[in-house]
Amino acid sequence: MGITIKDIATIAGVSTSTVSLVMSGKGYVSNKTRQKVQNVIDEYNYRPLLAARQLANNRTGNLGFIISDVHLARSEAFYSRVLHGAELEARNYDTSLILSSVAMDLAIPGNIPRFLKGRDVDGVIVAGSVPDELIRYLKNENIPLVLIDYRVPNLKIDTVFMDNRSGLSLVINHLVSQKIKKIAFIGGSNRHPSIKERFEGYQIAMEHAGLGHISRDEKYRYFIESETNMEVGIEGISEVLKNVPDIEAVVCVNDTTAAGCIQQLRKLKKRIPKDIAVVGFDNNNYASMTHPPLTSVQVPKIELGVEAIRLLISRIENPQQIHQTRIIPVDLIIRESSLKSI
Amino acid sequence: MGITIKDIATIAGVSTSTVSLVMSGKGYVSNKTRQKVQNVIDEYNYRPLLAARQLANNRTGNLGFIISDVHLARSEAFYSRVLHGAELEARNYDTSLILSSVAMDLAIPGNIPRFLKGRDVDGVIVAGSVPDELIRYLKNENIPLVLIDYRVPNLKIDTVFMDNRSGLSLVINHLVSQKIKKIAFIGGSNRHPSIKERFEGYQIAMEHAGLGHISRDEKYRYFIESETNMEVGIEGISEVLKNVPDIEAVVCVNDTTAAGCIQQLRKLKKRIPKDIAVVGFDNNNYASMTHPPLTSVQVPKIELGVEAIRLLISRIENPQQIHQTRIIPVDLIIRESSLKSI
DNA sequence: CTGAAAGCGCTTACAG
DNA sequence: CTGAAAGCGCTTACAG
Repeated sequence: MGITIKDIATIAGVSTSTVSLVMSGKGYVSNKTRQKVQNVIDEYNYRPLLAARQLANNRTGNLGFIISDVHLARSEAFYSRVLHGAELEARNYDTSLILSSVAMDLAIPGNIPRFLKGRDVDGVIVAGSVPDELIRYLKNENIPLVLIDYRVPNLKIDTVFMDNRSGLSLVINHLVSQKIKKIAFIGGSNRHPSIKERFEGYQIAMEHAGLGHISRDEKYRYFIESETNMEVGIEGISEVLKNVPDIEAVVCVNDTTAAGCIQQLRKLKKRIPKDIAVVGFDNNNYASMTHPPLTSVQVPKIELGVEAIRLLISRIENPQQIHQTRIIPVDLIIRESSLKSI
Repeated sequence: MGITIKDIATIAGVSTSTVSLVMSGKGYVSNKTRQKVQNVIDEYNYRPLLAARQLANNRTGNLGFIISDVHLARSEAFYSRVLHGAELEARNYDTSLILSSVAMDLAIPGNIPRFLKGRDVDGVIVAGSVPDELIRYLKNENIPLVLIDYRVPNLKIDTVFMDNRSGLSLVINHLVSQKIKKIAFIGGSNRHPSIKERFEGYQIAMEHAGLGHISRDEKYRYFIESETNMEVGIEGISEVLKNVPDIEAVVCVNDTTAAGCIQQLRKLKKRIPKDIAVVGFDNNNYASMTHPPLTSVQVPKIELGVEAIRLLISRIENPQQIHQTRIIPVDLIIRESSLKSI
């Protein structure tokens, strides 16, 4: 079942070694022989069986893509775009992407993805937060590894991030340029590095604009230790309004939080942006569907995936290279929710 | 590098055959030997190399998941949830999911996914529409195949669908029960079977409710030959209003179209649902974020993926079984956009 | 109940 | 420049 290298060799009247050399382009094969063999390959549309090649090469040509099931189940299409980018780029390296979602409470090593148990991948990408224990396991097992939008303290691992700090700088500058000064920040769990960086970006930009230093326990800041969701936005804006009734703008750690915030502000009959401007982060699919449409920081999600694959491939090819962090630039997409002039 | 079955055999003082038999649970092995071997396996945490097993078994344990890049890039998280369901269920069969997106204009067989060229999967799931030529290719190559939410005329293939007709029946009944009678339908390309079925469901339900037969060119019906997107909703509702100014409700072929519809109605200062009720289909992530929140038919996306894997596995295990279509039931989620009583 | 041996379809030193 | 042979790490008739 299925044509093999042996068949091709027989038909072309050469040995399997020669066929193999022709396919790989390695070694010396006379032009004449090469042509002859190539013709047979083309005629029969022969493709080597990956399983056999994998065994002989001690290389699978597969890359694992691990994501927590919470992230994959999330309403935003954020990580599915990152995945898409990874898949597109994996193809450019003649590589396949094997997907596995993991539970946040998975047993290690009992419940690790099948492709790890069976050593069926050459490297692994982890998108977003997963149990730190899993990352430590991967690191220990010496599996080439790239993290996207996540980090484990004290562990040197190749990582791809979006430029969170610059994103917040763009946001604050945009607001300040409209003479807005009282700017709140609504955030989520500080455990996640991007959320932390976004708050830091906010702090830095506020200071830079001469609006003083906003500490973590400042009343302008609402911060909750949970997954970011609409509720965080709803509670956050309520809390902030209680403390600072004349707040002029609120920056949310991401679009989901901002959507909750907008919903709550509408309920409170606040006008957006006239009374309060709202800004999100991620520029997710529904940013343009909120009412009013949401100003947000555009994160190039495809690029995050693409860059992660590139970094992973280079790590596989050069295991000794120094660990690096690649930062993907972001843009501010200005929509109605933050344009006071409207 | 990596512990092999030979190592285990040597350590346990048996042959590799015996180790293999213990692992697979096939054949007879004395309890004593089995224990002895199992202990060594556990102690060394030995896992067989998948590539070797694949070669020996002529079975890869991989399943391919193919989706068009347009679908994967789409704003809704629809197919990424289907994918998630497939991944979860694949695991239950000790199987890995290899993902590949394909362009709608891909060259066949030149540009087919790597896992097809290398015969690296035991079967394939195709989610949503892809080039019909690709499906014919898969069928010709005799690769076990399951389609989700798609169909090719005159081709017998296992398929998983959501219950589109019942969905529309739920919608129409819900509207009719509120004494709404003038109900328009806004749709997309008839090429897609689900869209076709939804319109048919609408026709049937309208007739059933005594509201007459609505033909394809009826003024109540706006139908456009393109991908469904917000523009279809925007243009659709404008067109319908031109023809039937006193329209009471509009049923959209999916939530994206409905979102466009809502946006346009707001622009026209129509009150939703007071002047016009709006209903979508899919119950996508942003259905609850539109203003007002959108009534929609909930499609169990995870289940679509789960059921597709089950069907595929049973096809792989029993290649001769009759081709079947499995229909996943749907629910109506009633929100503000269609509740006249509010 | 267990082991020796062949085979799965490739690749790659090695000889010539 | 090309071929014979060994090897990758498994599984599975087959013998005993």
